Amino acid sequence: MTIPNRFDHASEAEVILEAWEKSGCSHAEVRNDRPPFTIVIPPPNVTGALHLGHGLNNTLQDILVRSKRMQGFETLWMPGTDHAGIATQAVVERRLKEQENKSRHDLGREALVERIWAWKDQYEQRILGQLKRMGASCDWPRTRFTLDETCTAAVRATFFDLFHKRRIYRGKRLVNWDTYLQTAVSDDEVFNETKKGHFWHFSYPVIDPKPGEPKRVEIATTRPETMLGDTAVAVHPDPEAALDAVEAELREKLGHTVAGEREAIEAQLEALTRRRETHLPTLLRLRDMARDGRALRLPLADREIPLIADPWAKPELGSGCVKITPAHDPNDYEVGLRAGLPMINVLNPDGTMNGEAGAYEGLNIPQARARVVEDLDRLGLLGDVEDRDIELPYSDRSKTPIEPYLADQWFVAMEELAQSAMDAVTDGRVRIRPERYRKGYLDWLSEKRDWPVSRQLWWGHRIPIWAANGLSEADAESLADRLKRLPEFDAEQVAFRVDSDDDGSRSLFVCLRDESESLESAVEGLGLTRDPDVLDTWFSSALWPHSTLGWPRQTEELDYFYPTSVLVTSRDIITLWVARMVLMGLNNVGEVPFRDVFIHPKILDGLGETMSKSKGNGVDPNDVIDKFGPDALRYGLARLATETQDVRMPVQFECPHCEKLIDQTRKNRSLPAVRCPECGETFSTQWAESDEDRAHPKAAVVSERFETARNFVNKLWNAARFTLMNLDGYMPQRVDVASLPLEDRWLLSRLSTVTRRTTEAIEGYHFAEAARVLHEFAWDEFCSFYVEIAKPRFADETQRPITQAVIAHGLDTLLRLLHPMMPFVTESIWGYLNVAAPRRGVPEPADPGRFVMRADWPVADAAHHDPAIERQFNEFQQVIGAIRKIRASQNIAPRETVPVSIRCGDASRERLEPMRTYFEALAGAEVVALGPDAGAFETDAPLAIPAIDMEVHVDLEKFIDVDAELSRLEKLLGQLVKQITGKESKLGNENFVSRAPQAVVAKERESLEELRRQHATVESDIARLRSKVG
RNA sequence: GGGCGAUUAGCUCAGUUGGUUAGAGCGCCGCCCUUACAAGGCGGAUGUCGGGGGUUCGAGUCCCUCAUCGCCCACCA
Repeated sequence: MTIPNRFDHASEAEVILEAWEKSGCSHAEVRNDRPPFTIVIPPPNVTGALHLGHGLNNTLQDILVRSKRMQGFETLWMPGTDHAGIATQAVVERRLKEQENKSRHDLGREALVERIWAWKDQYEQRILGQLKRMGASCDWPRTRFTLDETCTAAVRATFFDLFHKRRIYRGKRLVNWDTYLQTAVSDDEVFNETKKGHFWHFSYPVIDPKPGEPKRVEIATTRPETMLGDTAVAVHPDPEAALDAVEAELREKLGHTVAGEREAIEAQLEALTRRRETHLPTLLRLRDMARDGRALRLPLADREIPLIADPWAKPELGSGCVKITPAHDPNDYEVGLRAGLPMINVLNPDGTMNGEAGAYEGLNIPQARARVVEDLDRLGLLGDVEDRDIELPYSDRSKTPIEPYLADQWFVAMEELAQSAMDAVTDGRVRIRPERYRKGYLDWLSEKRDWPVSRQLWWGHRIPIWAANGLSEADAESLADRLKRLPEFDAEQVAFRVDSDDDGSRSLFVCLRDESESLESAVEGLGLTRDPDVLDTWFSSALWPHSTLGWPRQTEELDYFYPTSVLVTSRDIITLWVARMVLMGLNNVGEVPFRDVFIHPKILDGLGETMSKSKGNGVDPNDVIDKFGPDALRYGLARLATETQDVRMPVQFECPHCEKLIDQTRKNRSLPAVRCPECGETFSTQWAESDEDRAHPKAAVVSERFETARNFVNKLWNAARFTLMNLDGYMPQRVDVASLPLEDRWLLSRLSTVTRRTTEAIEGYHFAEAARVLHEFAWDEFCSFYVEIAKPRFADETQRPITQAVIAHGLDTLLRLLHPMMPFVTESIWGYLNVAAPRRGVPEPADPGRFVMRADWPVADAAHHDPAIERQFNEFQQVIGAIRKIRASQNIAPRETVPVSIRCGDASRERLEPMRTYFEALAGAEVVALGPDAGAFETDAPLAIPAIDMEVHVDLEKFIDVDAELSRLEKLLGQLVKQITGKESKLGNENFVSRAPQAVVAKERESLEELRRQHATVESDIARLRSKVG
């Protein structure tokens, strides 16, 4: 059998993927002869391509899925993608603008949605292609999309149900308005940025001031144009008490603060005292005026607005008075609700001023701001203008400023839903791991804030509500009657209700459960119009575990695969997604969506920053696969998945000219073109825009962290190659384990231990641990010892057959254990092994099956596990180590065989005697004396191994370097003295001896004895060497 | 402001319930292209376990405190 000496992943992976697919290896069916194991994929957004975070997320899922499948579970990994409402629409709109200079309004709703579908088709293919290339063993024919028919039916049914239960209601709410995209964006799609701005002080005249009363009230704002929508000015109802409270808090803080901050606090206290003199009298006055129902004149708008008392006004800040703009500020909105103030919206959806702004109508915000300031100045009402750093909200999607904006929205009432999701975690029906993430989940849910679900977008699930607004009570009732009398009316399909609005008018809302053209047109025939908004993307995501299984239909898949087994995700969407899936699953199916939630780390770049395309530090799994292969990508990621969050992964450019890896820095990662410091050639990056830059070949962004993993893949490949090259004449045979030599029983015992530890690690989501255990076993034990031992045995005709049986079994088990992490290379080797050893196994050979992917997971065979055997083999390993050490210290040429003499007890002699032949292969040594009488050579390099009470002597006649030997021994002696002193003082401590557990004390004593013995040996060795050199 | 986490070798990270001399990979040094593997083999050097205090016979591990970094939530006229 000829096998290349490197695994060619580029050509092999494709072949393997095709074979798996043809054989339906990852397909799951409803079957009642075995339990299911189910994972639903966190559906990636169709916005773009997958990055390394997805790579990690999906690798971990696939490890679970593949190992469970091998364990005999009917394993379903449900794939799919998310329509990602605003993100996707924003991307398509941006392209529309850039490439055709058109807005979505130029195109219209239908045409835009059509464009987004085209985009989705393209990117979905790319994303699914990336997943397949990584080896993700999803059940591909079941692939869902959150906007497809199945998911849509689930969304409609859920909305209908919640509407029916009155858990969906309509209300006004300040939303984060993106004036560029003309939509509301959710809080988590808003980021803050600090900008230089101004803090303007204005005065509003008091209407008919009485003697002694202030003629003007000063307020301050960072957004002057909003004053046109002011409907009150507030002062604190008890400014004195409020100041007292602030002072008390400062004094409390002063009590336990460090010197550095002391001064600042004292200064604040002083300012507070001054303020009592300068501001308090005025504030008290104003408070009284507010109680009297006095009013101010709002300049420019020329409106009368009340002075009100509200605790939102902070007497310790500014003038102590605050303007109230309920339609454009979240806090003012609350004040407005409390005081029953009108809410005046002065903005159009596109960010220009509307008719309410009077003369300012049509201006955009910066223009309006400038004009307002100018006009107030002319009226003499402008006070100080301070420079100030202002934190402004920006839209994550359009990167333009957010304007708070009052709009009608649909809400989901969370009281009961949130409670149900909290209960599911507190009583353990859902387990969150690591456990510390429970707190965030529970805290967030416990606020039970109602969930605003409308989005002013075109891409998404359109809200299935038809409405008629502004009706009188009688009209609303008669309209409802007409609805009920429609021939198409069906109480199972139609829910409706009449709500009253702020202005006292009535609205009729009709919710339709399923898509039905006839019903829709009948409803529209009554004069109702459909709500233009779509639902928050998380609404459909929340249904994912059951919608993908066919709910609301009672499918057999739902019955069999739900609840799913585990959800694997990252921590930033525990609240947005995980919590909502739990409560929706409970509401719709009556059962939690998953038993376990596993939260995995985030991957950061070498500078500790999150990876993202906008920083240029994002790594495409495809680039890693190109360079290192899919198995290296997966194994490399799996070994990072520790309990510690946030893994740093230094990122490099791969120079397309010389293939060298160039570290990314904050500087070079944002350049359009970079000169390679290795070869001097220039390459381009994702930022290249000019033709000149683009002319250079583009560098892939990868991480050298995958080299280790790639090397491991290669190591495994070569261990397999060695095995396969020595399987000529292999005959399956029954193996009598008890009669096997030590080295074979050692291997079997280790296989048993490693199988158990790997299985436990994967089941406990300790992926890095599993990766480490397998790496150590494969490399340091299977390759470094068993393969070396097998060499002389293969050469011996009598030992050859049994060695073949054991090594084939060893490789077989290793392939099965590694398969979930490294599916391709293991599957490839499995194919070769099936040819060379079609039936294999210890003790009884069996048919392994065509694919390792569908092979049985190894069982930790307790009969093979034998700690005594492992200890005995370890004795041999220590002797080998001792000889190697001596050789290295004497610089003995690798191919020189040295004579060794090993002084040991009879029991050890018996064990080592049959192993004599391996000393040559492992340490280049010939054992010339072994046993209690084995002595030193004339020119001797000794090494004592006290732990097993042995002495190893190497005959150095030809090679001895006495100085080197002496310095080695003297160094050793120094270390021993240090340790002995430490132990002696520890054991001399009465407290230790009397209070520590006896076992610990005894162990210390024993170890001290050993050290002393070793010390004596080394001393005599040194003396003997010294006498030699005279 | 509240919460969570991190800080261990030059770099990236392990370190189970406190218990011999704190580990791995990469990098570094020395010797080797030995027929599975130079993407390799053998050997080696490198640590006041962030600072300080405490509990304990014993602390990388438990407690307090400070510092630095990161994330989440809230707030910011």
